[in-house]
Amino acid sequence: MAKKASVRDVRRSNRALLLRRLVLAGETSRSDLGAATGLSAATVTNVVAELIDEGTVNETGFLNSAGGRRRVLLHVDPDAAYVFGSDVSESQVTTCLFGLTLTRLASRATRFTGRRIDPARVGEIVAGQVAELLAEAAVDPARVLGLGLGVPGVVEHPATPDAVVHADVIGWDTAGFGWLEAALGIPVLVDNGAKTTTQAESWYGSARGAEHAIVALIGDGAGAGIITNGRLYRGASSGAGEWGHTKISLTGPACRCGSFGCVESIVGASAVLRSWRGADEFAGREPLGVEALLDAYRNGDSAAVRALDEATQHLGLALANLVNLYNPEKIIVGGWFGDLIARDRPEELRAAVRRFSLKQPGEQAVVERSQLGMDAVTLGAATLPVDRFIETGLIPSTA
Amino acid sequence: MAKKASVRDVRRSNRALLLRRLVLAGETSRSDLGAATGLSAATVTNVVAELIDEGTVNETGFLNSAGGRRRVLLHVDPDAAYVFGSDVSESQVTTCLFGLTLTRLASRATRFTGRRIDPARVGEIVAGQVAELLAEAAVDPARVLGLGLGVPGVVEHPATPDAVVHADVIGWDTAGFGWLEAALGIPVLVDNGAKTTTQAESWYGSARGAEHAIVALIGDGAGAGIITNGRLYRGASSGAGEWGHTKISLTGPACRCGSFGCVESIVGASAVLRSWRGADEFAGREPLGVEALLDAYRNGDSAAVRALDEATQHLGLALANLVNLYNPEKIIVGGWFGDLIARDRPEELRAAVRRFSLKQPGEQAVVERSQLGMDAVTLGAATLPVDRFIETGLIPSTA
DNA sequence: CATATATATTTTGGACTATAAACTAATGTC
DNA sequence: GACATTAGTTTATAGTCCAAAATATATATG
Repeated sequence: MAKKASVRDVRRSNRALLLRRLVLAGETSRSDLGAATGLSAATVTNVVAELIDEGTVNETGFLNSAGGRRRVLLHVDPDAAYVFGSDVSESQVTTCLFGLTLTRLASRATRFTGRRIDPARVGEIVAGQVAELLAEAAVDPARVLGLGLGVPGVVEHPATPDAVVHADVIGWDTAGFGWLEAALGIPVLVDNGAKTTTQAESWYGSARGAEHAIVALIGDGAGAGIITNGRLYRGASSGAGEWGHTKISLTGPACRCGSFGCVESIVGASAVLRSWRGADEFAGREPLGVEALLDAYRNGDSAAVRALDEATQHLGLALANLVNLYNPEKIIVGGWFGDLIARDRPEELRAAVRRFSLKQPGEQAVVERSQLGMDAVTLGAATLPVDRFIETGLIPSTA
Repeated sequence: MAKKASVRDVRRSNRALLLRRLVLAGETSRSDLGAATGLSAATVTNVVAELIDEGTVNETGFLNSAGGRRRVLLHVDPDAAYVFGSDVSESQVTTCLFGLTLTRLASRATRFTGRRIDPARVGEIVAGQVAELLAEAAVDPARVLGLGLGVPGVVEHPATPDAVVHADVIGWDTAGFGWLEAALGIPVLVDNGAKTTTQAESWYGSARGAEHAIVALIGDGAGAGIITNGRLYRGASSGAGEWGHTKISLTGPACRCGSFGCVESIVGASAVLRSWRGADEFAGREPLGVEALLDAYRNGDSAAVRALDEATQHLGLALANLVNLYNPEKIIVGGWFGDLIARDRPEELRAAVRRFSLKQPGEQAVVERSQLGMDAVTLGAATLPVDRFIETGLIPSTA
């Protein structure tokens, strides 16, 4: 149901509209803001004055005029607030410190020795990294907006600090990070890593400006994020968009999620390698295996050609299901394995998507390569607290 | 992107909130409205006064009190406006006249002799039915909000009068109904039949009150509608939610859409009958065939048991994909064949959905039978103009 | 039956909003 | 230097919700 609205909501919404544009555009002027948002010049003046008073925005010079008063340059003060973004993967935890404009200021990575790391240990590592980065950058903790955490697995209610994380794949059942928030003294927002990457692509990557887009990430596994009406789609309790474990085969191979026929178990790198060699020859060193596969493919090895052709067709089919269900303007293909397919066989992939989707949505969907690299997870995670700041306007110290 | 907001939007949004509740609740009071929406008593008084002035709402008596001033009964005047809803199927066109409260006042149905009816002919039939119903009910055409049209196939931009309809299945390529709007002199809103049914289930059926729900309709074919944040999900250009033609098999049987492995071609009634008998024995009279199948099943016929078991599993898998992607609170299963499965084998279906979906979203999704019958298409179609009236507040004569 | 109590609704006054229109500021052109 | 042009600010106004006070109308109770 829609919620009741009041005049205050109007201001919050328009302030968010302007601040979002200020953050994303980097540098603008009041008249640009008015033209871009449709708000009257008076309102722009009013809201911008508020943002300048707060210290969020600065006037930093003038734009040359071609007849008429010069426009005053506005930009978000990168030191007005700071934010952390963490990428928790199966073998490594990376945390970066960003300014309010989401420029990366510093970074820390910690690799694991064994597998099956538990949530508490991850929390400790992140807390340590945050402390180190704070010291290194000499940042006032009171100016930190929060920490965004991109994790593998399904995350319920990422807006709440004590989000419940289900990640059977790496052995977490239901882990919460509320204690981490208490320990760090800053807000912690948790979300699925594919979703944070999607957020990054939506703010700064190939999905920029798209109202309806899909970001499909294929590595060893497969995940996706869905942008709907310009925003990340999360469903009833945020566990939406779990494309990697939708089924595209009634009989297919077993998946590590316990089921079978999942997209991940058919188009993921290890699955494709297995179908090429018929055995788990490259277990644990899939990137090497994929290099070998691509070499063989380029040399015309018939098994390699068949394996890659099939992988492309199956990926196209799995993406076509998303096209039929979400009718996106754009599909961004990424992840280390997905990126290779999108780079080396873009036309085959496009054709496969069109082939398996309905005519109308299929023709409307543009398939593109991801623009952001592996850093997208931390960047996207960092957008979570920034997004909340933009929407609610909570000043760090009062958050 | 979010749009700019102004104080007027606040009123429009709150007015819509109250009017929607008035339409759906049937009968309420000002204090109920305040409690339900969170709006202050003053605002409720204010907005309700406006609605009464307009003639949309009436005061119709009092509610007995148990100490304190009596509540004044409010309800939407069913004769304040009228609306038509049409169901265009492959063999029949049905149009009903409704009051503003969506009570069915009169109805007309026209069957086709041959197959492949063209859009122009459908428009003519609908126009004739509308004229007859107007005369029969002696309704002032100026008080008609519009006509909602539920059609098979993909509909682009159903909000615009000249929506483009793609319905390969019944031989329409791109048909528009803008001319019908001109001919009738009332707004025409077109949408896919599964989507209008979903809207009906959301307003008056099993999905009532659910913020995130899926309505899956399985007859001879299969279609679905998706409710997200309390509203029907339509994607970039409305062609979203085409579940019936998502693929769940890499090799599966050919589908009438030209592809293969589609949900529709695996769990649709004719597909199941074919898998039971191994041939198209019941083509054109599938309902009879399904009766025979159910009889055989109850008598323990092993082929029938296997066919129905498989159909239930496959339907569960196809629904599980939606569960993973949309994380709904509820799944409503309907359509004449889907309803039989949901009626006769509810537990098997629930188990199959859980089995093929991820743990967290799978446990949250409740599987239920549809409550509305075949009339849901016309009812849902009629909600389209009513919904627009609620949101925009356009009076019929000025629309 | 007078009074107290309870609930529903309306009236009043205040706090906020956006915006149109008038106004000020600063630049380039002729 | 007069004028046109563009940017931004100030002012006046209309519209919004809401808290609080006022009013209306019930039941309960001695």
